[in-house]
Amino acid sequence: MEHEPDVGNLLRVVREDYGLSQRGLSRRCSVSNATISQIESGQLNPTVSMLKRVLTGFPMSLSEFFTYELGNDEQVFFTARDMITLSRDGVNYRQIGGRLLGRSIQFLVEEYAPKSNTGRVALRHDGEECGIVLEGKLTVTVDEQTRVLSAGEAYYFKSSLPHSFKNDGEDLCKVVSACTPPSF
Amino acid sequence: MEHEPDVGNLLRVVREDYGLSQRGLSRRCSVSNATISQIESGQLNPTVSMLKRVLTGFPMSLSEFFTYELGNDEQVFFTARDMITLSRDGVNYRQIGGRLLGRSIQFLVEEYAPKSNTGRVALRHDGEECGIVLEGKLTVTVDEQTRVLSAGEAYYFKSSLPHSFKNDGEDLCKVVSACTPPSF
DNA sequence: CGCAAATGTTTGATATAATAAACGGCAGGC
DNA sequence: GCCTGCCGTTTATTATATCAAACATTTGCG
Repeated sequence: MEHEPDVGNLLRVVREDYGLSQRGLSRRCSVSNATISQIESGQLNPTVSMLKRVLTGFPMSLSEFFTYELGNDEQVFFTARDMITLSRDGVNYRQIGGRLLGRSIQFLVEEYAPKSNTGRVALRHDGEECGIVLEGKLTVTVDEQTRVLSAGEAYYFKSSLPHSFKNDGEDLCKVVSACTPPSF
Repeated sequence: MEHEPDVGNLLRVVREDYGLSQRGLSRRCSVSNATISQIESGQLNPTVSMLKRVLTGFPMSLSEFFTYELGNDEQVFFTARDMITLSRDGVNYRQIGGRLLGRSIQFLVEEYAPKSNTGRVALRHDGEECGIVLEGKLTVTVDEQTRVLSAGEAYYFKSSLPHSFKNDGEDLCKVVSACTPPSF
């Protein structure tokens, strides 16, 4: 359930992934090896600035660190059959990556039936999202801006802005989109 | 240049975005208002666990916090002309979202000329990436696994695994991919 | 005005994070 | 055996994060 391990274990995982010893990392980030040891064993709650300094040894940003993942023995390739299908209000979503708890991108193939939309209440959540239209026409509304996108055109915005999608055309509209973090 | 403000200023921005006062937040997360004040004014480097506790008042995860963004007045829609084009070894990338410093997704439309590839040295970087083949065939190698993907098939893996792409076929191969965080 | 209830800030006591140095274990060489 | 060099952990001291409480403003209301 809790897919965010505590800082100590996460740091240990990252450090070992980088093939560094505690002392090796210590030298690269100018933090005492004792501190690193105690952080990893959970005897010490580092300050944010300390953790930031430790991460310079990789180097890695705080946001990268906290989105770092463990399990690497997962499915990599997906046929159309492997994709999870969701449906809502005439909009069809095929999701790549199976159950994506703990993943940082939600990658969707979306099909908007003619005259379908994502509901009248504008969506609002964390992260960012973007997409490109492959076929048909998609009407995208973000904050105060509205635009009809045709095949080959795209969008990119912060999901905290209210937004909605609809297909006003007569034909099916096909879109590929990416969204982070997963929030369905 | 530094698009990651320090913790204090970032916390202040987030808190105000949520419409909370220091004391209001204090009550919701069971942290003294003095601590919040000192963190925001930069007089205090919070421990990670303390920051985590503060964020429960929103609520928000550490990874969401550190990827939180400010400027919202950016371009949302992109025509084919707006996309930045990169080329390497017969592979053509069109990037959505303009210059994407500070963005959390790199969204690309890729075209692999017949017999082209991403180089013989396997790529390796942070984050995760995924994509779907629109036309042609793409040979994807991840860690020890190799597979030829056809139109409609997809991949999703952690970019820390060595990986490479190539088009062994006779035809153009068209792919849409997403990658996080940007690392070009 | 005077008082009450908000707000953000500063203070002094105390808990705890960070350091340098010592410790114990495990390898490879001579 | 006895080094030398690496590893991760523990200890005692120093620096600092956290708290409760006092402080200083501002807002609004009778």
